[in-house]
Amino acid sequence: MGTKNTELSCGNCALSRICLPANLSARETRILAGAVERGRELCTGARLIRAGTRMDALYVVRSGSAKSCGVLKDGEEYVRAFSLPGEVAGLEGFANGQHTSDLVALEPLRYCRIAIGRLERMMETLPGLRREMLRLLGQSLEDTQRMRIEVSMVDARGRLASFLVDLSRRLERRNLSPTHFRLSMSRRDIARHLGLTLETVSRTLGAFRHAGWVEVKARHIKLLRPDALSGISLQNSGSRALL
Amino acid sequence: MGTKNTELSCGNCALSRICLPANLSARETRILAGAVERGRELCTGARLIRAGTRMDALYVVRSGSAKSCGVLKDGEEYVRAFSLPGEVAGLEGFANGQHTSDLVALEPLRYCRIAIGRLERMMETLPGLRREMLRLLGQSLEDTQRMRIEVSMVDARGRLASFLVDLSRRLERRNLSPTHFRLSMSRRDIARHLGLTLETVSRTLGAFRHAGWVEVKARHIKLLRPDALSGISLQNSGSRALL
DNA sequence: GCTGGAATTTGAGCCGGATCAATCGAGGCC
DNA sequence: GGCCTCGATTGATCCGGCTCAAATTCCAGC
Repeated sequence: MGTKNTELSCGNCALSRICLPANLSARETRILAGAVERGRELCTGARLIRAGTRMDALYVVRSGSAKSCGVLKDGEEYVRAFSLPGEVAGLEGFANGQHTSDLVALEPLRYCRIAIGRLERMMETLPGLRREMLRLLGQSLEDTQRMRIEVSMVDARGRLASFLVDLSRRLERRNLSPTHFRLSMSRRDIARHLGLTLETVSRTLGAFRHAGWVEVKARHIKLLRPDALSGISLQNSGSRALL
Repeated sequence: MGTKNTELSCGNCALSRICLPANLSARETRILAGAVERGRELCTGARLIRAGTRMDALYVVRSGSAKSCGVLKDGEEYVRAFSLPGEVAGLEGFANGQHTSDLVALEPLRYCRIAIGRLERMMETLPGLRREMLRLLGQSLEDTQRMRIEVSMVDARGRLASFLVDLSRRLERRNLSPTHFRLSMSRRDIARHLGLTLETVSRTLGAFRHAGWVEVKARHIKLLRPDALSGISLQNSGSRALL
């Protein structure tokens, strides 16, 4: 497992600027890196987290992407969130030490793992890590609350526009093209995530295409008028968000 | 401000079993209590937190209730959450040190205040407090994620049923009647919270009344068939939740 | 108790998105 | 390359909840 841990260490990871250690000191990052295990590559559809199991670690996507999802009692699948490289998954497990949703790879996935026990022990001595964990949880909470409002008060066009703009921003943060990217999730996953049907997602995407705002070829998408998309989404394009 | 702090201390507060110190040791509770300031009573409509301001404290509702709300860029009001006695508000401010929504009293409100600086300092030496803060944030995240799915995939009846069942459970935890209580928020607030219109909330409540599931007189409500309400909500009545 | 304004209830009609259904296209496998 | 299967698109119809509108109830202030 841990062969040549130095070359895998957080310090020289391409994601270090956007990952957990982003705001830690060099010393803190070094200590954290010692607790980070690297998982082997999972293939599409594999479950990294299983609902109902004990939460014994946090996971960070290293490459690829995943959806956190589950099944409602009526049998409908739901999709809570998508995880991109550098993003931490499984935080809601802090609630009672159990995971409540699955985390499923949408494409071949590499990840890092931080055992909860070690994380909590490190929090005792690393003030930066304490602050970062609070920030991380606070940010997830803020994002989820904002999305909750959005999903409940905005129409299909607005939701899909927001989704695309959000994806674009998250890709931009990790130095990938914010305007030309691949949707690793199916239309059905997007629909389940936004509280729509796949038909509506497809139709709305079609409407954006006809309006000349995007170019869609299967799962590849190019944002031609990101400004127009931000315009109908709830987030303010520039300045600080009103929501 | 801090006159006779002992009689107000967390240790002998009626809410201590459900509030922040619920899982702390006696020693930890004592130390935490030293950092808790008690605010004076606010009247209905007063703002305890203002969006855009620096997050310098966490707030705990001591008596009364509040809504965390704001205005969308189209002028529509949204309601992120309601806060009941014993519940901590303002956690999403950890995201970037700023509050993003207002916290407005729905009725005369008493509260406690814990300065962030002192909280962070105490987290260094109190492992129970660290664990409790993670649990609290994790729980908020989990709850919000569940509601996000609910609001996006469940119809008006299911949403309102869930809302009532949730309220009932939260009241039960603080030893208030889970079946006969007062709705401190307006129909409009409920609607904004659930992503409905006030007319739909009113009509659906009427439907529950005709079905003999509830008794509604203005803002007083009595749950006659909580089992029926849980049945159409997403949460499983017994055992562990599927969602 | 009376009165005015706000909150709530109730009604009628409409619309966005769901549902049902059929076709089209893309990627994987041989 | 060609087949085959799943995903995506497009079309037609339906319905839950929204909108607009009116009546009623609640509550605060006098």
